[in-house]
Amino acid sequence: MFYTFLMPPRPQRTLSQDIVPEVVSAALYLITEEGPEGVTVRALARHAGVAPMSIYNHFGGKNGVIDAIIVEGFGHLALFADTTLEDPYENLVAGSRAYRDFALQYRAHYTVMFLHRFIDYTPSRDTVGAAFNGFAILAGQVQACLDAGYFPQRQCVDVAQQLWATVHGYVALEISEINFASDRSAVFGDLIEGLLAGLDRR
Amino acid sequence: MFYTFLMPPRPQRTLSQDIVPEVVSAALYLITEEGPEGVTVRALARHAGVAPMSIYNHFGGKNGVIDAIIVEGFGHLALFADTTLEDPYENLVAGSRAYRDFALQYRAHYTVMFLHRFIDYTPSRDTVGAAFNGFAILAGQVQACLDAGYFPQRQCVDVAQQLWATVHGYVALEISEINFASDRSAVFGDLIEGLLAGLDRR
DNA sequence: AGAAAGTGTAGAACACCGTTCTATAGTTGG
DNA sequence: CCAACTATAGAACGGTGTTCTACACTTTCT
Repeated sequence: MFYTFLMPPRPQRTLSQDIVPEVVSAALYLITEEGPEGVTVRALARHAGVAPMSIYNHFGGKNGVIDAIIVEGFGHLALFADTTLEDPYENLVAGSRAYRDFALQYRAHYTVMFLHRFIDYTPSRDTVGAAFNGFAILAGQVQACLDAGYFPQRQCVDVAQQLWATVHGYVALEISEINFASDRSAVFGDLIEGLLAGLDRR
Repeated sequence: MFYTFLMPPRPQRTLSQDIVPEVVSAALYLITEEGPEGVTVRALARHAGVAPMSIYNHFGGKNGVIDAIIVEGFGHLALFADTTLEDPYENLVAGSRAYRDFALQYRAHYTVMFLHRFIDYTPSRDTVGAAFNGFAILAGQVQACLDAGYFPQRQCVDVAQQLWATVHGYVALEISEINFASDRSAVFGDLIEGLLAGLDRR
């Protein structure tokens, strides 16, 4: 009764505005430590210090947490990969390196975005929009190259698909620890420059 | 008592030698129809017409079924990708196309092998051996190119990793229905030829 | 032919999962 | 200070992988 002002400031139940970031943070922790299958509603609630019901009140269920992570991931990816170098060709190389940097730095996000399929998960409208925005950034960088005369006789969407597939494939195997390259970063750079040079041959 | 010889030949319980192929077949069906998460011990037993306990008696559990599919998949992949054209460069192109053909034709196998991680699954000794054998085939084809003077200044393992990453990335996005290319097969061929030409530039 | 050994089956049980529902208790705004 | 809101605890439902037990069918040996 007397020393109430010395009590910890945290109330007996989590504040509403703290629940969403706490749960997302817990999800990323669980993915990193136990893999995507470690993300369960009960484990999320336990690690976030909230009640399981909060997952449903604030996210509409487990898949809502997945959606939040994917949208957040595409936000980070856009910040990384939307490079603005003058030379469009060098910009494409820089963007590819930035994509890999994002994937390695935000492995949990990248896993949820591209490497793991959760049960009964179907992306929300926001998630689809964020994904299309990401592909649009890549397509814009490729189009700038086409406008500058690179990649003759090729369509923008095809080159974008080829580059994305290559970068994703390398990163996917790297994150899955299936990589035997002598120098992972150098071999990646060599791969991108080799691919772009090959697609630009005339 | 009298017409016993007219009874259906199938005994009341599944013959031992039929259980393994029946269960593997049921697993591939479930992956194709319902995705990897549709593979449950009870569903496997139901579709294979066996008792759930048979999964444990013959495979040691659900992960044993996964192992069997992966080993079978690497066997098929070896048959596809171990091409033997005279020109080592053209052989690498043919092998890459065969890899994609395998992935598209055996989507369930490919999904289990490279696209989905099952809970608590760790590959058996046989599975690891089959995987290394697969990478060895690719490395051998690359080495033949190096011996013939292709890909100067490059290491065999690096080129193999680059080519595998590219092929896997394209196929992974294609199977995941994330492919915007105008002509999927042609764009894939163009990708491989472009990459190899780029890695071979001097 | 008949008994013994081997093995596939059925079913219950355990702890876990996502999800829904209820009643309670803490927080906040009028 | 009371009413509206909302986070919480807990039970409940049908699923999951896995283990165990009792039983019935096959096969094999004598």
